[in-house]
Amino acid sequence: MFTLEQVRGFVAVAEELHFGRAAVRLNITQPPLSRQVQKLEEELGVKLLERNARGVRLTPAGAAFYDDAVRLLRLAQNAPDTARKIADGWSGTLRVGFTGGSAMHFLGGLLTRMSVDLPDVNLELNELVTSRQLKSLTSGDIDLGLGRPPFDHSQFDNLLVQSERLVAVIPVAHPLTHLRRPLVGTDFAGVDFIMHSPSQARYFHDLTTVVLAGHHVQPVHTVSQVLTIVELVAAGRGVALVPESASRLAISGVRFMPLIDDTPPVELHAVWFRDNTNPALPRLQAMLTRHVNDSYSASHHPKNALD
Amino acid sequence: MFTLEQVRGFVAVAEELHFGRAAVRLNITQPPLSRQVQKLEEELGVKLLERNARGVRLTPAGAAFYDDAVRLLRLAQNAPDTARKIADGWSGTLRVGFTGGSAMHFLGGLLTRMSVDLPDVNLELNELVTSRQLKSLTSGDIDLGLGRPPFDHSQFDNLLVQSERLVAVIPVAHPLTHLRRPLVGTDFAGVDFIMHSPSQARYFHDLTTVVLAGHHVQPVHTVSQVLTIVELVAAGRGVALVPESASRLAISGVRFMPLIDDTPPVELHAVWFRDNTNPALPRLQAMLTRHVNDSYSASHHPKNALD
DNA sequence: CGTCATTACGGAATGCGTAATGATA
DNA sequence: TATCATTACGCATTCCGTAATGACG
Repeated sequence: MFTLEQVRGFVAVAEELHFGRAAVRLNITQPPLSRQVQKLEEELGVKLLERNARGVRLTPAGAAFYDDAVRLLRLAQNAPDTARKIADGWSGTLRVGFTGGSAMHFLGGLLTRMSVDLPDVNLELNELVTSRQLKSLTSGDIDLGLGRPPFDHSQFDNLLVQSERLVAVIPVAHPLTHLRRPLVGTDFAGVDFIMHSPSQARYFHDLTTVVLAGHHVQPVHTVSQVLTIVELVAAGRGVALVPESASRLAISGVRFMPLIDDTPPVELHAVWFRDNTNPALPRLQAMLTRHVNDSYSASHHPKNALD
Repeated sequence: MFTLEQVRGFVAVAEELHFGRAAVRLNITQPPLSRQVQKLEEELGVKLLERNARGVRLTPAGAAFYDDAVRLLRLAQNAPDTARKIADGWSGTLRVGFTGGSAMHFLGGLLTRMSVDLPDVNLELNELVTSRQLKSLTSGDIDLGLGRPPFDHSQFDNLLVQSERLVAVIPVAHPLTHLRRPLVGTDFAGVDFIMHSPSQARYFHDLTTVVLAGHHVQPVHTVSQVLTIVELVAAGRGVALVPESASRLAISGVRFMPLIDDTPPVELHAVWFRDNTNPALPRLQAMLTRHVNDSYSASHHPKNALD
């Protein structure tokens, strides 16, 4: 196989049509250049140049090879740059997993910010429940997750990116809607209740359990999707606790009612595998930190880091 | 600059994900391969591979560089082939000059034959009078001409590709049309005559002069294009001598009449500069020779080598 | 301790630069 | 004879293969 040095030599000669000038351009002397081109021709089995005493001409084969040679050199010059850019994290691909419901809202702001701060980093998005996210993080199928606690801190690092209130969603005809104050656990005693799935939506399930704090309710359904829960409430099947952002769902027949202030918030975290080597990941982490700080300081919506 | 050998080494490792197997594939031992990849990484300033005791993984930068590396190797492998094909004359470009009028008919057959015998050779066509063809041949602007004798045999080689009869073209109302025999020079004595331009169509001018052989005619026009001549004849301005193929021109008001058998034929030659180095030229010459022979032996139209 | 990858080292090959030679107008 | 390109030759570098070492389960 021929050498890129030989190709560089040939291209220089083909452009200067003069071994001397070409050698100067390459910062070498003529003899090595002459030999480079000879070797190249020998390697190809093709005469690329027509030499005569006062200069050089390209053969037809030489003219054709020149085109390919230029392409070759351009590729050989650019390839390292793109590799370096990726190694530095300023380019490449990040695969992100996110939970179906309320992470959506956060993703919008994230994508907008990405297109400004990391325009050459491509994002691949996968909707996954938190448990699947964690598995995919360790297996290397995704680089970053947007999910709900808890996380195994021996393997994962995380960053709180969104925090919102938990609210009660209640059919408009329900007696609870007559209360003119934030609700407390006691208010739900004996009420028909739609529970989050303990396997598919463990975080919400546990949160709800904490709020109810032993007050006995009547579980009438166990559901994984927030949207489904709100629809069941609208159908009058019961009452439920959902994140405040669910009130943006345009579903009639329900009322969203606040809970008392000491109710734990619904948190969304960015989470990543500590051993992940994707160079773009630190860039995204830094961007997320900046982004969250910007939102907290500049906006008056401390409940949501990205509003 | 890195080496193609290094790239080959890296690609092998990237595909095998194992230095040992990659080395076997490249017919070298592991240590040189290891050093090749190290040098490449050093050259790029980028870690391409993540080594651990039981194997190798690609870094994101390595995965990106792998794509470029494969492109690079493919290009490096194909470029010599195309160059060789051109050097052998089986590919590339031939620039052909041809005289306006009757060479057209020949060109049709030539192009058809080219598409079968030399499908990868591209033809660039230029309409040029013979004198310009010869200049362009020596300057290298064209590789082959289709023109009329004479040629300077010290510089040019040529091949007769088409030979046709000279005929008289006469207005239908002209007294000469009453003759029921081939015409001779004497028949044109004192007749109004349309002459070919001695500069632009010297060959036809000289041929006509030979046929008339001193019988005095009345030159009423001097014209370079055969088509124009026939149109002038149709307009009754005089009589002229043109190649037989001109009878294919659909112009009414004229009669084409044969001349006696010993009239010199109108010849079309392929002509080329002996110093031309285009490797496709010998291929075309060989094809033309075959083609002319085929036509002479297979057809019953000995007057036109390509009918 | 077995599996890989890397470092150490000696010999062969490659490739530069300087100097000499060849070809051509 | 002047201008280029090529060949000759010596020295430094590069690069292979074999052998030894190191890292990690």
